[in-house]
Amino acid sequence: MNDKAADRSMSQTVRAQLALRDMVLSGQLRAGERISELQAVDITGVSRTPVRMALVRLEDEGLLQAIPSGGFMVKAFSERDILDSIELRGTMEGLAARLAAERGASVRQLEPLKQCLGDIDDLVRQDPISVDAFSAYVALNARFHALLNELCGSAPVMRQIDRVAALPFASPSAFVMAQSGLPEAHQILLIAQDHHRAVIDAIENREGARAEAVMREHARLAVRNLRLALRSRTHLDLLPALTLVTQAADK
Amino acid sequence: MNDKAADRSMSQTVRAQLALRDMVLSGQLRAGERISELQAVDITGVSRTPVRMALVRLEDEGLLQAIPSGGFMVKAFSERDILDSIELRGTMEGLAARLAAERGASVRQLEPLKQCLGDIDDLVRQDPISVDAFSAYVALNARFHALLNELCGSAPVMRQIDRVAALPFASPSAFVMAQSGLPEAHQILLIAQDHHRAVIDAIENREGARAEAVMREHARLAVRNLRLALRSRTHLDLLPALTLVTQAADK
DNA sequence: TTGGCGATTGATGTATACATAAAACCGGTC
DNA sequence: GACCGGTTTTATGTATACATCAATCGCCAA
Repeated sequence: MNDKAADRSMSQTVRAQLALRDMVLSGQLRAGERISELQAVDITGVSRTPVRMALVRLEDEGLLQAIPSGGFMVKAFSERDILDSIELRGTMEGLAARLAAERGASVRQLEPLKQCLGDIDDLVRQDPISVDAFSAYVALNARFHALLNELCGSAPVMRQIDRVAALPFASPSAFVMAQSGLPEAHQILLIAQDHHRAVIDAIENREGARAEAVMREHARLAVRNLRLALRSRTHLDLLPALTLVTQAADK
Repeated sequence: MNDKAADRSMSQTVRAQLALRDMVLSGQLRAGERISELQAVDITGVSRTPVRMALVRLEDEGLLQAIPSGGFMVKAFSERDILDSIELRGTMEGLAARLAAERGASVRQLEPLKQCLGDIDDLVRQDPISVDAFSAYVALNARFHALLNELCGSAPVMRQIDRVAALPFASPSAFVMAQSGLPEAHQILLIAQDHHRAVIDAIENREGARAEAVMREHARLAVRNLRLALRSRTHLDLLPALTLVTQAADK
């Protein structure tokens, strides 16, 4: 897709990683399918060494699964795997928020977070929210979560959060776009933003348990988004990595 | 150390990984120190390709840190990083336990866990606990935690738990051996075992919140173990990866 | 002495040839 | 027709040569 400027400046490894990831997420490589290195070479146009590196990285991300005898296959996810991954993210973001609250956050640290909060407010205030506004929300939401996670000041915690959120359906705003056309969409965004406000309030007041609970419930909005999008069956193409979901999870 | 049988059957990549990991954990490679691929080739005796693979894997484990311009260095941990990693494990084991409780565990699933519980009981019952018994406890404890985590039935959750527990000081029984000689040791083991009993009871009765809370507190015993071992300064050599801990965490 | 700039060194990134092991295939036999 | 053994194929594992980029060192000038 975006091969123009990218192909020139990036390393072969990254290029291969992006190309393969795209093919996995778009379903061109199906769940359970084996990806041989040679095949990946054909796809990406780079040699085996960076291809191999890219495959290892993608296994790390959670998109591929190592085959015991060697090589990789596209990982298959059950519907519950997705829900569990969301719950996992909520749990870890909850931990980060609790730590931030317990340890205290300075005004200086909270300032950019409140700024971001205000920016999102401006977005969700408009009554019919445009598609562009949904896109902008996704970006601002990602920023808000990143800033929030930083607040705990713990590198190990942040690292783990990043690792679960690397899964395409576990990221903070994974299913926002998919339900953007639905009537419930605006209301859900308002609720999500209220969670944002609540967690900052909790952190300011050093209410660890509350901060944690808010973030857990916040993540569960993603579950609601997913269910809505699946039921209405509109914009199913906007759902990330749907092709990776199999009926029977064959691990 | 165990180069005899190992060197023959394993792949070069695994061999390099083990050798480098040993050198990091034993402090022969110090925190913050860069490990060049050529240097690693000299150390391990294998060529650059498997060395490179091993370095990537070790970064994954969390022992190494990628340098933006390329290459790797030994990661430095602050004391709080260690405490946070333990809290992280507790939080995720808590999640697993809660899910197990909420979803219910069959008698068939609980049976091996209770068997393991009984085995540990037999160990901690003896009054002066021998050093061998401490070693046996470490093994049984690892098994108990593994079985417990399986109970949630969620591959993503189990995967993440394994990833945090891969850190040498975040594993379930990281600091058990280090405090084995102290007078408080026996008592702590009894408490830990009571946690084990409590979490199974909670899961059987579908008490999700209780199961979660127990596992969180259970992990904090590791913090106590660590503090005890540090204060008494006996068996400091049994503390894993102490050389990776720096006064000022320079990330 | 210090600051900047160019050459040299040494690092990683990449491609590819070779070694080896797994898997597929095919023929024969029971 | 199904199973078993050997052969062929195809996969990954490994080593190494080459390309490229960053960093360092040393020299020169201000």
